[in-house]
Amino acid sequence: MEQKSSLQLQDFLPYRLSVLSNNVSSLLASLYTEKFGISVPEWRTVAVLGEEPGLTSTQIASRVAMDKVAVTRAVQSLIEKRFVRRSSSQADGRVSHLNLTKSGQRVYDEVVPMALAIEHRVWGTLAPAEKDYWDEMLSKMESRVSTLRKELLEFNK
Amino acid sequence: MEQKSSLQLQDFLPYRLSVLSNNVSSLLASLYTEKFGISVPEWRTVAVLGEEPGLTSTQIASRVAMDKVAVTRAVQSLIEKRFVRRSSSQADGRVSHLNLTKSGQRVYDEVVPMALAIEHRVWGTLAPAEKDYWDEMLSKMESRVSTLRKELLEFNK
DNA sequence: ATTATATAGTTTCAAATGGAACAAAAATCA
DNA sequence: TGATTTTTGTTCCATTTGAAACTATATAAT
Repeated sequence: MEQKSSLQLQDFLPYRLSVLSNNVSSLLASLYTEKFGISVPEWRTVAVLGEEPGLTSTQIASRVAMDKVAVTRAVQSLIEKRFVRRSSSQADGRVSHLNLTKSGQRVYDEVVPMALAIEHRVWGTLAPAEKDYWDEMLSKMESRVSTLRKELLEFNK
Repeated sequence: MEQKSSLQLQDFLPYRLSVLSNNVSSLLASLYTEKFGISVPEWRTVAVLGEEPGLTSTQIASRVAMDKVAVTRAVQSLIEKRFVRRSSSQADGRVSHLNLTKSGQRVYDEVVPMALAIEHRVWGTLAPAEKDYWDEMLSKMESRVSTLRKELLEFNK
């Protein structure tokens, strides 16, 4: 099991991943920032609410890997832009449920196909079997990374 | 060629990529921020200078996918921390060449093996053939994304 | 019931980031 | 040579981000 001892950033997987991911993200972002003037966290919020209407801020945060401050801000801004509506829960006074407005729904309906089209252009070249394979590898890595994070946390206390 | 019409963020490749990449990056960052108090752009600068001493700011920027402002700031801060030394070029008065100091070199020498170890723990699970496959896909995607960006730029002017 | 603890969400302040304008030196060109 | 344009790198300003403190409500414990 040979281990390299120098680090060519261009070949270093975390670095390549980061560059690729940033490029993909900014490509996607250009779709919705230009047309609807929303940011990445705002788009993510719209995307989750499009799938699961009525979520609370905390639920959004957990589904979307954003912290609660980011969600607060995204939601506030989406409400100002009239893409999201909030209705306070009568069951729990701390909480409010969030929903897309008509125009918010329109954002969702227009952006989703474009986003999927980009996904398709980037990954669609893969044959279905390859695609499954890729998915599996990605999952593997996700879980390894989260294991590593836990180990490191454990180690540092 | 079926096309989905809804968007489960959790299955959406750009999103998964972004989460994975952020997790990997923050895992790596925890290595060097704690020990040496440097940021991600600072680490990247150290990494490139470790491989190619004497680069100028612009050269660093081009190798590392950072803009020149980010490089300026990273370099300034690294100089304050005595990890980098600048020597102005006598050939070109605008330019200065950057090098790691002794302690900068120490940062490099200590972080590289840890970074490679993490890379290895995350990707090392893949059999060599899988690894090659992954590399190839990654390259494919990189080039697809950059093609798409160009198209979009072209289209928008 | 009263106190303590936990959870949801917001605000505040400091640091990081991005873009435009800028100064200085170099290269181009008339 | 002198004028114009490019290139390099920095500074300035506005926006974004992150962490911690804080408010309000709910839950648990005694």
